[in-house]
Amino acid sequence: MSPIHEGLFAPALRKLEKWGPLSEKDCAAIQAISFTTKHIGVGPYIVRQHDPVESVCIIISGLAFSSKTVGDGDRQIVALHLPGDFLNLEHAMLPTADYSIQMQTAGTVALVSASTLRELAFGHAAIANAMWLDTIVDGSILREWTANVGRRDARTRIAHLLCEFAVRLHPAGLTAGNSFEMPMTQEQLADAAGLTPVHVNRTMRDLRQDGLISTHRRTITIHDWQGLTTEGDFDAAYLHPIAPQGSSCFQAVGYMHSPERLPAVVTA
Amino acid sequence: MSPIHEGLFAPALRKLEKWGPLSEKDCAAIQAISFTTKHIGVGPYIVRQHDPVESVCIIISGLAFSSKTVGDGDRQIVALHLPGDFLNLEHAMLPTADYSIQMQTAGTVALVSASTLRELAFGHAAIANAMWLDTIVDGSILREWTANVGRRDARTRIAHLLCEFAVRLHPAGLTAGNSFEMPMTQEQLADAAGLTPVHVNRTMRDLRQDGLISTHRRTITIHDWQGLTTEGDFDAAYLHPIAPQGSSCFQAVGYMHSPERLPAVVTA
DNA sequence: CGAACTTTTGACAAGCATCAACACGTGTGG
DNA sequence: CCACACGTGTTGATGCTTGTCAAAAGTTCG
Repeated sequence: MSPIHEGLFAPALRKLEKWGPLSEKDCAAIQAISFTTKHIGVGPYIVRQHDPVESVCIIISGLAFSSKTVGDGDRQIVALHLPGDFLNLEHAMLPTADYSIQMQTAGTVALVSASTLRELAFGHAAIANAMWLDTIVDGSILREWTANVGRRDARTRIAHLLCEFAVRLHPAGLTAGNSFEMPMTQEQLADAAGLTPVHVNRTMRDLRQDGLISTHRRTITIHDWQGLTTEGDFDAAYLHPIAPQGSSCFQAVGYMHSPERLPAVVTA
Repeated sequence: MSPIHEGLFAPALRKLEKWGPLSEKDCAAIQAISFTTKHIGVGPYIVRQHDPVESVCIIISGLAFSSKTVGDGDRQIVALHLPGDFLNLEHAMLPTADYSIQMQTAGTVALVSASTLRELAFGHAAIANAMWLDTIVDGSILREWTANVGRRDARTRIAHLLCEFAVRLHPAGLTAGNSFEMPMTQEQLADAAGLTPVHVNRTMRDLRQDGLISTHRRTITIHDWQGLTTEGDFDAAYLHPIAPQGSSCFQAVGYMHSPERLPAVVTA
């Protein structure tokens, strides 16, 4: 562990540990892996749809987003990534990208080769555990986004996304009181919500006029959290908030999933 | 392995083996796990959104789908499950369902306790490997569905879903030439596409009139595959078609992800 | 054979997209 | 330091895609 790398993985370690405490051996293994870091600006693709991918990226600082491009050139944003997040953990296992990744704000990412990550995972159950869980929670968020664009009207979609941003940015220390810096432009918000930028703008104006939020430059202030969650049909359960940390590798898993009860319909 | 259970896991074993060959030891471990089977009809919930879940389900026969319900009662279908598929592999790790599962056609599911599945995965790297990959591919399909409902018009959405059905049903032996039994009613297709049943009906009529497909009862025949994929902006890459099988546990993984090349933008 | 579900069609309404123009903030080069 | 270009946000006018409501025909199953 060279000094130059020291602490770079701190956010990622914190993230992985949320899913279950890691032993000293696990932590040491993580800190021993070889990786490179790269400062990346806004614009260029970190991963590009249809391209082969050999590295898994972890955000050290900055924000990033994933998107898919459809036939007519329109874009759907399918994920927002915060510091400490894996950008493309699936590419530890898959060779080809089915989506693209770009930075939303300039920042630094760490690159780990897919094979290194696979060795790490398959040599350390607690790490595999954490990575699998990370993949699973990303899937849950994706289901919510699918329902959001598929079955909610514009106002509800935008309110919902704003609620998700607030909840996810908070533990990352990216909120101040009821305010946070918008992690997207209105055009990107449109691409995340499946709307046009113009309609996003009008919708946010309505939310403003109804006193739910206010905006100043790129800063959003939520004045009525209760109201916004109602408008946005928002229930944070799909974010699968983290279990408190325990001391043994699998304690957290045990906490998250205490056995011996079947869903009524199946047992009936 | 009691005779009554013999072969019940065959579809699931095939599925897992697609992701990488399993050793005899792995196979034996799978066949040794305790599970129950249950015949389930159309209608009742197998897993219900917001409920605690203790079992992972695997379809032995029949079709199933996952859906989320939003505030106003509308429903978004977020996944279609074929025989051999896990219905809710994430519940090996998560205690609470963020979506619901129902059978689309009556069939049989196998139930395995989440803890049993976790033990299986964490005791057998190749199995963990396969399960993680399964989770990952489900995520890829979900991203495509998100883009589908978010950024494609009605005609394209429906054509895309029909293409996906054709491609996924084929290896399951559920197609006959260019025809297959529709795995959904038009109402469900609407819930998958983020449209109304009425509009789905009109859209399918248009596809029929344009000679792309024809329908007879619940049977769909595709007359112009090339045309339908074009109309549907369909590229099967997101289904991450399976690597050919090798002989050692990780050979297939190696095949899927051959290292030592970084995406251009990152290396530049 | 009848009830319940599914598919189909029509008439009409509404939400969101499109096109166009302008305002605002920021960074850059003359 | 100002002028200018560029990205982003804002608003208006208009129209199309899709939703809503309603009713009837076809299909499935007890």
